[in-house]
Amino acid sequence: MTSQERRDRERAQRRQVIVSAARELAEAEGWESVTTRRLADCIEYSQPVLYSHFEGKVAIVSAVALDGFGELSATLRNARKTAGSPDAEPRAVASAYLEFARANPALYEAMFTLTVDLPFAQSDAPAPVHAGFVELREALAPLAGGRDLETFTEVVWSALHGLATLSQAGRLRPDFYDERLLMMVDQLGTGRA
Amino acid sequence: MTSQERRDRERAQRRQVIVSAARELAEAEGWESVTTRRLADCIEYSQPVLYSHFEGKVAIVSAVALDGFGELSATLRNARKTAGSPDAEPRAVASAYLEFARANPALYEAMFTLTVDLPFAQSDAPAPVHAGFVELREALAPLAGGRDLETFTEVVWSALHGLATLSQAGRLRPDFYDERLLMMVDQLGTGRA
DNA sequence: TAGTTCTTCTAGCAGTGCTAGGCTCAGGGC
DNA sequence: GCCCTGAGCCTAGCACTGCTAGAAGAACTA
Repeated sequence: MTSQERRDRERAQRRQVIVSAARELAEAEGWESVTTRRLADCIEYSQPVLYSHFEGKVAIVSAVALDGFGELSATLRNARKTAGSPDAEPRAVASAYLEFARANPALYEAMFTLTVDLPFAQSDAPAPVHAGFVELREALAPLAGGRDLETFTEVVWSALHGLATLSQAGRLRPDFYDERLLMMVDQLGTGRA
Repeated sequence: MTSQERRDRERAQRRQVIVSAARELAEAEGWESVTTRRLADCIEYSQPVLYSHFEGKVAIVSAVALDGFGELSATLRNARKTAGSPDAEPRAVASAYLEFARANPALYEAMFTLTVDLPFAQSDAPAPVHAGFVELREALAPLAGGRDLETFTEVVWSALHGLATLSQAGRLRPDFYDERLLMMVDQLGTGRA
């Protein structure tokens, strides 16, 4: 083991420490509390160290978001695999999606609301970003009927995203969370050509 | 006309000038360009004048958002009234909603994404905020069937909001805007008990 | 040991939202 | 006419933000 390898490993570790600290701080106190000075305090280094790992603050948020996409796709995949029957998959995946957003509001915000420099076009999207979409599409395939599956997935994803964000922002009646999920999933089942 | 009345009128006018300037600047260059200094330049007064009209920057954004809710409900109402038949109303209103978001991205952002200090609970929401929801509900009533209309409206609104925001963020295929709208409206028509 | 390179910190920049204090001037009482 | 009062406004500055230049230190190489 050369000393270069050791340093590379330590650098990689510290990079992850920064990302974790940013995420924890955001989840605990909101993204407005995630400043470069606070972050530097958390990792017990000075501010400029952050800039030797990331191009800027946006890049740090993007790294958190990328982690989030990885976790989301794993969550959806797990929900789909343990659903039991194919008919149960859409409900399970939709529920898992909303639960993920509810359990990790700051993470979800980094992924979808904050300015982030991740590419999202089909061609150049990072693997984890696309993987979540694929999971959703697989789960929805049985319901698509004659409709275009890609478009169908985009529409359902939009509906889930809308429910997640409006719910988080307190603009939907809090007590009717389950009713909305149920109604949405029911609605999906009725359209299959 | 007393001089007090004149001053009150001038104050009210200037308040509106501030709100309009904020909106125009945001629509032209994005909300990140709307700083108190830029805004003060636009209205040709010094910064502190802003604070004699508004409690802070958030209050200015909130005023823009409130205007937006008024315009959105008027837009939806107009779409509903000119739809022709009741069956055509859902499509017309959904289309008008998405078109509003597309035509006024910064305004829509102020209404739904930025931090804003407007109350949204049923009881204390300002009239224009609730009015838009009511318009949507009226248009959707024929499609609700046996389902709870309030919940149904929340779900459809969420779907529209998700389409608007994900589309704006460039996370949906740009060329399939109309297909998604059409598919969503079709989907709504199939569920009426 | 001497020299080089790589890492880290201190200090400071320009910009942010917001505010304290003083200046200017219109309006009213003598 | 004068002076006083008070409202309206601006200059200057606070504490914060993201970010960076340049010095100081540590670690590795020869």
